[in-house]
Amino acid sequence: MTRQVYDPGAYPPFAVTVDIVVLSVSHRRLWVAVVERGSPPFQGLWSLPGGFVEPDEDLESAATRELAEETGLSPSQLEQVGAFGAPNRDPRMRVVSVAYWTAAADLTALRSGSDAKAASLAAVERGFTEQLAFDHSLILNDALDEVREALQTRPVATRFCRPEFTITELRGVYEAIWNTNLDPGNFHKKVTEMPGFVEPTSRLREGGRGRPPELYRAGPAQRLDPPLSRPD
Amino acid sequence: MTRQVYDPGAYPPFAVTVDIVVLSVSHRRLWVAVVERGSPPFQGLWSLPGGFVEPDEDLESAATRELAEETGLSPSQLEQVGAFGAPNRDPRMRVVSVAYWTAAADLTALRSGSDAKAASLAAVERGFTEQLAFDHSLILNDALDEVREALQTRPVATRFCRPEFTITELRGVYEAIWNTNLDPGNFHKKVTEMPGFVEPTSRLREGGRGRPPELYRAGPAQRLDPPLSRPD
DNA sequence: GCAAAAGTGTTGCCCATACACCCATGC
DNA sequence: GCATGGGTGTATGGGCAACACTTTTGC
Repeated sequence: MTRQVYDPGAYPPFAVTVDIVVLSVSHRRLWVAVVERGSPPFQGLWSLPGGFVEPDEDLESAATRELAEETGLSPSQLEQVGAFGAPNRDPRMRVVSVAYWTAAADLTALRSGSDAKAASLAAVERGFTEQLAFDHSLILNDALDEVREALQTRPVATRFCRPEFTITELRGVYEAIWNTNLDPGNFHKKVTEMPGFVEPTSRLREGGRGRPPELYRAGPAQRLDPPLSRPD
Repeated sequence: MTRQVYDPGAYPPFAVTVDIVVLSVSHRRLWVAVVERGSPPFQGLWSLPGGFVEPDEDLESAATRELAEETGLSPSQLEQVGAFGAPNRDPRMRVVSVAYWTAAADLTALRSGSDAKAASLAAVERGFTEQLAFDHSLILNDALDEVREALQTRPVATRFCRPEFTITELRGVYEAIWNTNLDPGNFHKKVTEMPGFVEPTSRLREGGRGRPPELYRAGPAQRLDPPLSRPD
């Protein structure tokens, strides 16, 4: 990157970081990837994976890189939650963090990162989210609000599923993130009749109890119209 | 703000700015506040109002301050659009900008700022938005997408109106921002029957042609349920 | 056969739209 | 009266929730 010369004192210097909210659904619950902090501040506490943006690095690339370094994950799509820049959010220096969220279908790939931080999954439940380092509880809650909204109008639920999934698995994503129960029959109709949301593969998943369910894959739709409404 | 000592070379230094998308509806059209750039880069082009965040300043406070300095406006509520940080978005240095949007009811207060930049209103129309400095076209389009969404589920339309307004004026906000025509009768019922959206003042606006309309003020609702659906 | 899970059909209600109609003013 | 804009009433149709019912497996 080529730059013109400029006076380094002409603007106040900030550090810029990225933090990533990696969400996953399994065992009918919602989980978030966290790493243990190995050094002060907040040493020993859990935090969201993240780190400094390099001088010539795109924000989203930085998020992808930090996520791979700290958790071994390479998720498909990152979506920005927003910028968090309260003057005292980091006691060491002035830091503005740009937060992203992403969905992971399969978190067996989660491992501790190259810098020896312990990576783990935490259940997203009341009480837990208040124990994160920095303002990461705030970031997580903002991300959750966005995801809950996004499930209504955009086909993001399929990102929580493996490439081929059953309608019941898809419903489980909604139920875990919305913390509700949905009518299986009505959900099945609504989702399969929504143009472009899911596509049939004409294959079945064998091995479970009961009638073997059909397998679907994500369709090309960018919007869900009409939106799936969240029950009260 | 008290800080521990730290090595200034331990993280890459960034500049952090804020940019503000001030939107307003008048004469059945949507307008955005812009300022003329008085110095390079992009000298002479229009840009969104904005500027550097001070070392101990909250991001939203910085947006409020810059807006007052450059346009004389003091809008009620700022909402974050997101962070924009492509490595080459500013040719001088690495800058991450945090963008906000806000609504203004009455832009007669718009004036050129203390630093002698010309402040003006630009009609939001196809073609115009491509001529802004930096990546401000991108920021504006993201803000517009957010506002169009927000109109459906949150009572943000009243922020575009003066403290007392008519239902027709409120409908004009929706029509200008969505670029559609809404049925006056159905809109009136939907809006007045939505709990907490608008409250009657039992006063009338005199002076126009036709039957004098009733005046309303914004109600306490935080969400519009069910959402106002945008026509195709 | 029985239980369990997947998927389909049916019914009734709610509500949004389309549009006709009435109201209150200026001229 | 007539035009203009504000506001209300009404009927029809589509969609969604509730829930009964059928299908297909394991045991």
